[in-house]
Amino acid sequence: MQDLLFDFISKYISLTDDEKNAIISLDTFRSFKKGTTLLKAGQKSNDGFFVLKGCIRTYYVIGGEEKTTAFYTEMEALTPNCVINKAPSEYYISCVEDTILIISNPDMEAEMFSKFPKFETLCRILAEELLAKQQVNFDEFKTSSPEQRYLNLLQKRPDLIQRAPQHQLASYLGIKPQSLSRLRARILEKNKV
Amino acid sequence: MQDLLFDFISKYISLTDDEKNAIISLDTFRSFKKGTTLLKAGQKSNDGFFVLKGCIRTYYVIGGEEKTTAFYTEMEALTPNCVINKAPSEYYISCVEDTILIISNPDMEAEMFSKFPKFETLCRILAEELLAKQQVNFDEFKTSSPEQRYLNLLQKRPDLIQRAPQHQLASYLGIKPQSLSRLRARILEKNKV
DNA sequence: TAAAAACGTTCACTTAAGTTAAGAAATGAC
DNA sequence: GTCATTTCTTAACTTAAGTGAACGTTTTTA
Repeated sequence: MQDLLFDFISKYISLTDDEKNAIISLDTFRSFKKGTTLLKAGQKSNDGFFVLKGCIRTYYVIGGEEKTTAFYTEMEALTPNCVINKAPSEYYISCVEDTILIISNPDMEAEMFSKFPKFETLCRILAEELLAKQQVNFDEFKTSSPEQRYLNLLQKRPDLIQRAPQHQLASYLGIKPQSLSRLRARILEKNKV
Repeated sequence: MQDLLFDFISKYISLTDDEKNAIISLDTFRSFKKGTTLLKAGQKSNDGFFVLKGCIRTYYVIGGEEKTTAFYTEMEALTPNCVINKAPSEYYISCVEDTILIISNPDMEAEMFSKFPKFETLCRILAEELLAKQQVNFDEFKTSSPEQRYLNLLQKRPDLIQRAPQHQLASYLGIKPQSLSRLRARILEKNKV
């Protein structure tokens, strides 16, 4: 399990055995059952999440309805808004599948950064990279129709369509579950002819 | 002009006079006329932009049409995707108004980071904060209708509606210019009754 | 394992965005 | 200042998403 993490990190910086041991000794690998809620809207928390295995999602409850807006799978990190701005969370976080996470917090990070400045560089690079990726993602969302967004998802994250239920995917695509059903039927119809 | 920058930075970290001078001596303050193109799609560049005064936008050209997806105004930073992933840019960047920018590049940053590690901390914090903000932004976009998005923009960035032309705002809201016109007329009609 | 809840699909209807086109208004170039 | 271009608005029509409801299926859970 840890090897997955170190393979991932090695794409960005190289770690000494000392540094690897420092990470392991933090002892923050945790397992959760599918459906577990990691954070509720309105709560404050300092926990950041890094997905080693499985899938978690963020969702809002608006007018009594769940609106899933993001999924995080293997080697993806989520630092909840409430950790950054020290305000109550606007959204829920829960496990789509049985999931293994690394859970971090700012104090822990600060200690690691001062002991191994390299980690701060890693975090900076990861944050910058994510920011750029996410901007392009958002751009694609804005400039395409629901149907194009679905086809795009099918290309880019085909696993998600298997792993997450339709109604969660629908709000992730910015539409209603019924519209996703219809849209898929429409695509099948087109390909048939 | 520099005071604006230092006031902004002081919200995150405190700088010594030495550090402030180091920034000034980088001598990267640049002025541009409205309409100036800073980066073209397909080009490679290492320039990052920080807006001191004015407004810049990113836009794609899709099927011959400009699709504006983001605006950056005072104290906002844009590191183009192509700087991060060393690939040709997917979008254009140009000035919506006469604009004063700080232009950075990775080599310059690396030098500053090694001389003053504090700057890397600043950049990490800024990137993390932006990432969290942007996620919430995207979430709001996904969970609301074009009309709600327009009303939301009116609340959160009223200046943008004055500063940018309608057709750029339209694609920023994920709709066509005609739809934005209609939607605004609809809102006026509602408030009249 | 049986009942209840949640989920996915389909349908008919409503609403709003996309499209095409035309004309008025604003802006920029000369 | 005038002409040309771009921008904004309006309108009629098309297309697709939202809505409310029904129904079969799957998943929970008691």
